[in-house]
Amino acid sequence: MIESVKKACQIISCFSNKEPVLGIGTIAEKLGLHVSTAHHLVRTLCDEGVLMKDQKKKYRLGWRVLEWNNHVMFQQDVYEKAMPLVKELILRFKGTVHIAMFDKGTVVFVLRVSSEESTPIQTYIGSRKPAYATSSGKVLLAYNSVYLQETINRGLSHEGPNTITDINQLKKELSEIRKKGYSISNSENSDDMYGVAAPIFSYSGEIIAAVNLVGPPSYMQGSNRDMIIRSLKSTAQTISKELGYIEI
Amino acid sequence: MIESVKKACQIISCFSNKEPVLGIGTIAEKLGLHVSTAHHLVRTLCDEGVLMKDQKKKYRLGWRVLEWNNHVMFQQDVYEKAMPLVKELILRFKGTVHIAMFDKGTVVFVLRVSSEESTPIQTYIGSRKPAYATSSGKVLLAYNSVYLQETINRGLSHEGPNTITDINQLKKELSEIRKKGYSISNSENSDDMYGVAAPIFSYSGEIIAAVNLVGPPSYMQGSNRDMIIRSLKSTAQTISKELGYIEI
DNA sequence: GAACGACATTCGGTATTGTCGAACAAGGGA
DNA sequence: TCCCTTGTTCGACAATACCGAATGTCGTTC
Repeated sequence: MIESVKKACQIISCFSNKEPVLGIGTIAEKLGLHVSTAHHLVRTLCDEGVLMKDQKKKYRLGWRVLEWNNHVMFQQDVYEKAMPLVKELILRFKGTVHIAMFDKGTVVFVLRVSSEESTPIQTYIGSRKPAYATSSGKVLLAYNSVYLQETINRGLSHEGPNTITDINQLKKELSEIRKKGYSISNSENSDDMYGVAAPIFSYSGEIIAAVNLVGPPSYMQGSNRDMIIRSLKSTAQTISKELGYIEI
Repeated sequence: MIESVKKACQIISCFSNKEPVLGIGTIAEKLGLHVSTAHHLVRTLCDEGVLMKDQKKKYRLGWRVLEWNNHVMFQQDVYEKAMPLVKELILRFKGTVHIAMFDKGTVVFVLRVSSEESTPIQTYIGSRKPAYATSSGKVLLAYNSVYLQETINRGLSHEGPNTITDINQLKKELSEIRKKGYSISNSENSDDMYGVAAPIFSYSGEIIAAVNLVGPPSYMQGSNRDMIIRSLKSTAQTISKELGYIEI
């Protein structure tokens, strides 16, 4: 492990929506580095365009990050295949649609589309939630035992009113999900949000992502509940097929 | 300058749309590093989530980049203020709208919105073009002499049919742009594209970005040319005001 | 307007740490 | 099954990142 690279990554991660602009001192303090060391790293990152100087004293994230990001987007096959289908879902059911992938015990949202009329929810592209407390996370856990083990090792904590914190209960639910082919999360990570998710499989038959639709419980549990689930499963299947998955 | 950090940045930049997946050997060769060294760096970047292993042997960009990107987006005040106004422009005039900023002799497109019917053009968020060969670049040069000097130092080369390659001619045009308050680029960087750009100023009166609208010359030079220019200037002014700029 | 303070920036010696070369392991093709 | 390619690990050396202090720069206060 190369220390300076790790530190550099940590420095980049210091910048956030809340603190878009930081001084050397603040950075050094946040990471427990000597100002001098922090300065060296920041200077290098500036030189590479990852950070940039803001009005002579403060630093902010730079253009290089935008460049990199574009390459992530295009790279994920899922992204390209899924976009048109996701837009269709939004047109039909409003709400917010995510595509999520598993990473280190959490789900990462790699795609997020909201209809104008949707109730706003606290997610954005690149943000994470505990896997066991989201509909998409539970689908991912249901179809991949390595993911499940990793999640269990990290422990289950209360995230919302209905979070599952018992391992056996979780395992039971996951086997249910495998039977039904979709998962549901009702206020498990945030109050008053209802999510439905279905699995996306790669050509090799492994689960690689999940599509989910989130909205207010009143709407999601209403008369069109079954239709939502059918559409979501069908969307997930279509994406899987486009990725080369052959249904058995 | 910290060498390993620079190398790490270069490794991340190796990944592109064309080559989203790379092996250690390829990376090492591209950068002239020893495989062992490359491996150490890659391993560290994986650990940080910047890269990820793909099916046991190859590497691709990871989630961390998505996270970082989101912070760049939100951080740029310009982005948030400008979006609704840019969408209005698109509705009225079709074509493609960019917001561009200056960096190291080039313009970087930090925002890009296209109407469905627009002629496709080769730009994307995070991509660059020489400043002197684009409408947005010329506006940025016109209002900031430091940018101009930096651009001149790097030299002017032929980018398209009408690229300005003479320094004096460029300076003359820039002074014209300052008088008129907008700039025009007619097939200066790519054949058959016509762009109009207007300056965005910060609260301190410095130019910080440019809005531009690009489309086919036939449409842009037609009867609505003047209206396009007026709208674009007005959009730029509104954004500037929202950023705290006080018009004199 | 001058002096202070807070902060970024620079500099040099020391020890950590990244680098290189080679050996080992794994995977795929013949 | 063997060989060849490619990724991964190991150990020793030398480079280089780190620390501490000194210097520079800006903004604020009296």
